[in-house]
Amino acid sequence: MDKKPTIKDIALLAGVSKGTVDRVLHNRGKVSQKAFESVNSVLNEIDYEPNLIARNLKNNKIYYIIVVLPDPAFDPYWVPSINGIQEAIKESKAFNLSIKIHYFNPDSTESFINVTESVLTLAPDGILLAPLFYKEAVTAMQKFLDQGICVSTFNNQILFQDNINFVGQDLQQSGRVAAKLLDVLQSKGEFAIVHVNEKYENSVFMQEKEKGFKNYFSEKEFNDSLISTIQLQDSNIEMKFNAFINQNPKLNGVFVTTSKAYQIANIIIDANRLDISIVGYDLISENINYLNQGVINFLIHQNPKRQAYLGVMHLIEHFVFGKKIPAISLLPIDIINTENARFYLD
Amino acid sequence: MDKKPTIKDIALLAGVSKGTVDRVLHNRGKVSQKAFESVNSVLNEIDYEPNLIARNLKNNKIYYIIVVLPDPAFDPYWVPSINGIQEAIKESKAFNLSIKIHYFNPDSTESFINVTESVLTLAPDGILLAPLFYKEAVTAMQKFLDQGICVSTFNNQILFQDNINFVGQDLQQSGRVAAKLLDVLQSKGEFAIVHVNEKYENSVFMQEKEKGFKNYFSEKEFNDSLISTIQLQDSNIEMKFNAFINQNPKLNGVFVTTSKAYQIANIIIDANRLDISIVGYDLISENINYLNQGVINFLIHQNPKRQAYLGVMHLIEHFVFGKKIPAISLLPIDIINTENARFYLD
DNA sequence: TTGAAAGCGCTAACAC
DNA sequence: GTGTTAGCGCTTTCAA
Repeated sequence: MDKKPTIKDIALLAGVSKGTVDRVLHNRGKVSQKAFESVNSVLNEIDYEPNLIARNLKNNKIYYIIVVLPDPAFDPYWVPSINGIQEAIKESKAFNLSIKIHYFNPDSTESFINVTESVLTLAPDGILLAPLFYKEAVTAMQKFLDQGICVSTFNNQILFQDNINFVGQDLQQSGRVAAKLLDVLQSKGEFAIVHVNEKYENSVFMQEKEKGFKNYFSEKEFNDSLISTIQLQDSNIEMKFNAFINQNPKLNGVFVTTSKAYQIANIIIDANRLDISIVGYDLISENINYLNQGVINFLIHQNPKRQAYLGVMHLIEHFVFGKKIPAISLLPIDIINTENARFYLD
Repeated sequence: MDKKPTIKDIALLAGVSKGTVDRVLHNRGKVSQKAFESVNSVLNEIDYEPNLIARNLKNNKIYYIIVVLPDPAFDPYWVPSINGIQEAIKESKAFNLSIKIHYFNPDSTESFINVTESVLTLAPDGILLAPLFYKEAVTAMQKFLDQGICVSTFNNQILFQDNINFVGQDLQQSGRVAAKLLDVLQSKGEFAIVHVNEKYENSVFMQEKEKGFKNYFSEKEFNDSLISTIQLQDSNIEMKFNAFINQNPKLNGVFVTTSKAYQIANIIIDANRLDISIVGYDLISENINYLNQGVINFLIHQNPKRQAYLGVMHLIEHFVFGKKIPAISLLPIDIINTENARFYLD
């Protein structure tokens, strides 16, 4: 036989009807011992794979999926995420799906709460969430789960319950990647970890990166690096960081844990301290500019597009094909320099 | 309306039958002016997307796809490619597809010719080919095309005809990536480009990498690097490269254009010249070992798994859904160090 | 407990 | 030219 076996074939071989085969396959019961055995013996002989597509044909339920993420107007980092979602939508337009995006203001926990609350009232089948604020996200997710809504997360992991899926990066490891890069750039290092705009008080992800960065050096043989940590806000960034580099004339490496490496680059240029290497995050255009100018040495790509794409895709495949969503999908930590950047750009 | 419109809906709205709608949608002719206009006006009102899956349900033709690539027994580089193909097979088992892999010996053009000839006699619907040998690949591809077989290529690009699709990397650019990496590792550089086992006389891909590498430095401001090129064979590698580093005491960077960086690393360790940085290709275990030991500084990942995966997937989607195969899919040039390697491993 | 039949969206064969 | 019909693989309903 050249074609894949179908329930029709099985029914024929087992001497029962398609309906009975279906009942056996799905353990729906109401099958006589004899029929059950006869079907099973056929199933053991051949290797049957149900045609997921035909199964879905019948299913004319519309699945509602809502994606909740920061408004890119506040932070361009999220633009690729939206493209990823749109790509997923395009690829699965053959199915009966309604996928909508809801934005919140990444600077406001209130906005996050409002948006999640209003999404809750829409009672979708599934939600993909960028859980920026730890406490608020836990509260929201609990409510979603109580309503029987399937929740997936991306961007940053919330350790909360086993049944929450996550797509993103290992943040601690990405701190180690940054450390290794600065380590090869500056054999003898005096480094600073810079957190810019850590206004999300609940967030832990910058701390994770910091931890990985420090671990790398503390585990290193013959380690003689000096590492300091500095917190900056939009309002004081120039003044405070300028003061810092003046006080640390031997500083030769900076690890910026957010997308704001370009702001640091700016200050370093003005201070004429181009001897300082910078490793930062994210391929936003300001960063790419300074990367090309050689002020930023490496960027780490968090692949927000693929994160969002995979996040929705998992939900879609779960609803449409009944696939299990992987508990955790860790994306690679991409290292970017001037020469390979363009391949990662949207 | 909450559901996507179907031809049935269109037929209803246009006051014709499903058959007529189908004829209009596919320009099959035999439609009266009136019916044509009526259907088209409906189509303009709503946005109809055919359900590709339902379309395919009907199609019970089996598509035969053959993948032709080097036997991994000769070169472990190809192991991930095979996994990529297997993954594609697994994901599309719902369709009537027969996908088989045929191996050739990457050290023998004869073997390549034999395998492509025998594949030709099997008259598959599509072929995915790793065209290692330029001349022989052109000959084979011409024959495939003459027989109406759909040909896609991966790994290395053969500039031959417009209708040949390619999945892989921009090799010249990957040479530039390597150059940039050595450039930051050694501010003042005396570099060697090492081609190991360039026995594929027809192959151009090592030359491409070399070109990119050299271009990077020649375009660089204040360039004072010295670059030499050296060709090695398995038989003479140790002797010849040892002699080379002895003659070049100031050599401080090596770019290995194949997977054989570990062999160079070996020699460099024995010669006690750990001051020399190495950038090479591919995440095979020997290379990863030396990467972790700090002898190899960076590896460039060519993502053979994804190359093969996408190559077959394009063919599958072409046959099953009638999608157009993108002429060229350039994968990112991944930079690998000790800290991010594990995310790229199979 | 079981088989028969209808139907998901689309295509193709066949009458009229 | 055009409508009808059967059928792809599977699920679900209904009658037996």
